Amino acid sequence: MSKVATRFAPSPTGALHIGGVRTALFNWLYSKNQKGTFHLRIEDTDKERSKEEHKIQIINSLKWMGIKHDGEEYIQSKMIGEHVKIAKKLLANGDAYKCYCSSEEIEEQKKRAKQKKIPYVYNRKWRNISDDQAPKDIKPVIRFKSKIEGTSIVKDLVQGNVEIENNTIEDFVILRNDETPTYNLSASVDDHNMEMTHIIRGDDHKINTFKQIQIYEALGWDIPQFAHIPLIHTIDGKKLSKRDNSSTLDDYKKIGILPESLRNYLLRLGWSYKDKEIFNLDDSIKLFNLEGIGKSPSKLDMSRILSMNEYYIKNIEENILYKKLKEYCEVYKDKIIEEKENTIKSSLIFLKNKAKTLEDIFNNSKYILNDEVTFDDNDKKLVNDEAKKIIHLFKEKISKLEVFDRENLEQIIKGLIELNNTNFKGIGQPLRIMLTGSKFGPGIYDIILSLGKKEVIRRLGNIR
RNA sequence: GGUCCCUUCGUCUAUCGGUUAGGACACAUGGUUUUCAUCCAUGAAAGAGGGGUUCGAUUCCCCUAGGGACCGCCA
Repeated sequence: MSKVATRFAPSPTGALHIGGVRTALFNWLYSKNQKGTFHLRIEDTDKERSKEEHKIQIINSLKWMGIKHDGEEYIQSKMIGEHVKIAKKLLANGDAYKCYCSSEEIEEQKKRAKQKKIPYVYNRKWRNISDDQAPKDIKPVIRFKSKIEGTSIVKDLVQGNVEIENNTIEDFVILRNDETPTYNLSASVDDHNMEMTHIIRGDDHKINTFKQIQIYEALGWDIPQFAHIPLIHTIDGKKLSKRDNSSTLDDYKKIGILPESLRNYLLRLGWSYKDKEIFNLDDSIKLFNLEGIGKSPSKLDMSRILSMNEYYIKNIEENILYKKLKEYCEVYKDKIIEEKENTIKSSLIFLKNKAKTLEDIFNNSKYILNDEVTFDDNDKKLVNDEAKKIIHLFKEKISKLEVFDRENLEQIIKGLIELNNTNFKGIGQPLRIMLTGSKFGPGIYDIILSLGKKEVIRRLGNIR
């Protein structure tokens, strides 16, 4: 048995969405699990719609997810010559034929079929007409001579045996009248040339498999194994499309989702291993298999992505988390200035505990990042005269502090609570508002300590 | 319309003929707490429907219903 080789073959006609990313992930994981190789093929033969920007987006998306392909990117458009050659060979061998129907004629047939509500299948008109009867003014397409009788079975590694009546597969076009190959031909030839052993792809390609296998058979090639994974649906059960919100990786990146959480989430979407939920990279590679893939489509659930992200934010090493936060802020928010770096870094331990995303951490850090506190009018009202008096006392007490630590602060606050016959909220809330401009936020001691004595006194100076 | 596929808590799923149908997210309640959270505990929540096969079906088979994919000289 030859070494496992898988591939991901997107077409750069649009941004790669999360469903495609999952397909890539499954292919990559499977190949790594089997100690094989994983390849990237860019199917850019649709010149009209293929865009360089999409290709870049696809490559960057995979890179961000940590999905690395072995070898060079395989650019399909460079191989068109090969595809044409094979089409000609199929023609010469009698496995394909020239069809002289005009596109108008085909359109007409389709329209009629639709009106009569009968299924349209190309009528194989030119399958048995010899070439010398061909009209001179029409450039032919080449169609594959598809099986007419009997049934075909694909042993799908996910779907099981899939059986179909051969006559429902039409004589599909393999070479257009402009001499360019079509998808099923190109994909088959490339997969063969790239020596793919396993084709793991979306369910939407299932019917194509029957066409592609016939090409393999006609050429006497080894047929790879197929695994068709169910598609991802939106939360309301519809097919995920490029127009959907939150469908490209960038949609997740910009709210501060970590690639490892998305990877873990995507892995568990339509695949499972016992009751295990958290899979680090090593686990993923070690445990991934095709048997664990379910047969039914699954829905995208944002709250699960968020919760997975929360887990990774809390469990990832802080240095790494800081690095990620820094990069994130630089791209999507404001750059963290150098003099704030250490404060943020050392505050991460409590900042991250209130966060589901990097964006949350950024928001929680705002009181450190911005020296000027901005107040909400309603919040400001909470700092009444009584509170001002206490804050003033607090300020005086801490200015005299020699050791500015939690223990001493606790003593001071405890004392003030007693002295003023109030509770913790009576002093904690106005303090928090004065220092951060918000009623919510990290613990008050964390805020005070992270800001430092000088800055706390400065901010409390705003009191009037 | 034709072909193919799918169907367990709201969601992702476990179960490979015998379970009080398990876990996770979300949700609810309670506790801890210094606000918001975290954390901990508890709770509610599922085999689409109908037939078979079997001593016994969520599990195997059939039908119905619902959902999805494909039906391009796109990929």
